[in-house]
Amino acid sequence: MGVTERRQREKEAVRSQILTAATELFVSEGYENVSMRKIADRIEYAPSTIYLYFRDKEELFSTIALEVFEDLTDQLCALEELDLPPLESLARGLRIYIEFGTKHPHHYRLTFGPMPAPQRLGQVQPCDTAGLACFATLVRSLRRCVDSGDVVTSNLETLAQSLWMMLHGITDLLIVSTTVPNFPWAEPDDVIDSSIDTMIRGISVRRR
Amino acid sequence: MGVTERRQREKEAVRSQILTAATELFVSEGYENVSMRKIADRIEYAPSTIYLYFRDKEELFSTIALEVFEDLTDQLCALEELDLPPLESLARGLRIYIEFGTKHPHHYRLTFGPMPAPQRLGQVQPCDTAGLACFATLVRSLRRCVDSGDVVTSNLETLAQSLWMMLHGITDLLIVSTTVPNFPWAEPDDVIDSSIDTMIRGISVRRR
DNA sequence: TGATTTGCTGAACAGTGTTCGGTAATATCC
DNA sequence: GGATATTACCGAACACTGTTCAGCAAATCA
Repeated sequence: MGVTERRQREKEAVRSQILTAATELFVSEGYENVSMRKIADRIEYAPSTIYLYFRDKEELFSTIALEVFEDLTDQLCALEELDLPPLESLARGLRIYIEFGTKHPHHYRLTFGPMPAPQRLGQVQPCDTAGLACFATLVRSLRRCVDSGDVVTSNLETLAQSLWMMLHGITDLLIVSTTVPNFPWAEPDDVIDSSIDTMIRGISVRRR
Repeated sequence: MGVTERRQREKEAVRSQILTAATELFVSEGYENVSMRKIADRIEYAPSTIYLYFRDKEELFSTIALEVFEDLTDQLCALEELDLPPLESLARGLRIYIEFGTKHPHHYRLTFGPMPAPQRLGQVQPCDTAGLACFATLVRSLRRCVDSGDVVTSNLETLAQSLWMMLHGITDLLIVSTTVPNFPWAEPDDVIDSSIDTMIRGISVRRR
């Protein structure tokens, strides 16, 4: 008597309606400018209904962000499969990261977004694990470079974090640059090329 | 009959009362968690009074941020006076930037903060000029490196922006790391050293 | 058919940034 | 000194936010 299963499906349908409506709004308007009422309006439910599916606005967003970031990790894992030369593979990974961020500006910025409210400070967010998985691919890629002798470092983990932080800065400011036209920004592609070049040169051993 | 001057002084006093109260609150609580009412309470004025001195909450904050950033520019200009070897001077400047950001986390993050509301997108913010002045010191420092032959680049402006973006990423994530303890962050000082080293190595010519 | 669970709603709460009409004290002018 | 104008400020209100909760229909089960 598959009635409970149908009910299950219906609930799932509403849930994904909420998610797609929220995604569209978040992407086009940005987190701050999207209210629960706007999301509810779009799917023709009462605002309070959303709270039957998500604890609060933040959980709703981080559910979306999570899916997007699993996408990035997938892309980086696919790159690993190609088995390119270590340094080249690393450089390609850096580029994928940056382009991913600029393609999903709101998701990206939200994940590294506003300071968490003090009361929620110690909690493990679902995004944390996704972020860790993503960071792990960078560590693996860098380790391959060390193994092949292209990179020498006293602390691989620290170096990986340095690279990631730089990567984040490039991504973040490229996003900012699209909304702040008063600054004499350089050509994005040039900046990306220049940055990746600097990073790779900065970590690779010097052969004469 | 210096009565108008006394009035002037009194107005100025109220204005700076607002600024110091707001600064304290913003620094300790963060922009989002500080309301105009809280600021007004602290100085024992009505919330609406603040609007006689500042157009809105954002202008109030950016006035504060502006002062802080002039501080940074001053520090970087003082560094120039020292006339250190170009590459060393550059490295010192990078470090000053990072440490400045981690010392004023809220001001820093707010300046590169949330996506501006669409309606305010094209306006020139007061911070923009301060940011430009700050960026200009980086360009000058880098140019000295090029002049001395320590750095070769086909586009100085682009390279400077790359460096700045990386710098921003390091600063930004160091700030984030203090509020997200669930990630296995490396030692901040190690990350800073490693990053600056990578950046300097990445841009400097290779001598054998 | 009657009882129970389910999914959803509408109203309400406490908070936000911001506006505006009014007021009381001060300074200016005759 | 007294009338007038200016000034600095306040309180109430508006429109909005995220969130909660008692209650209500409809679908399910017995």
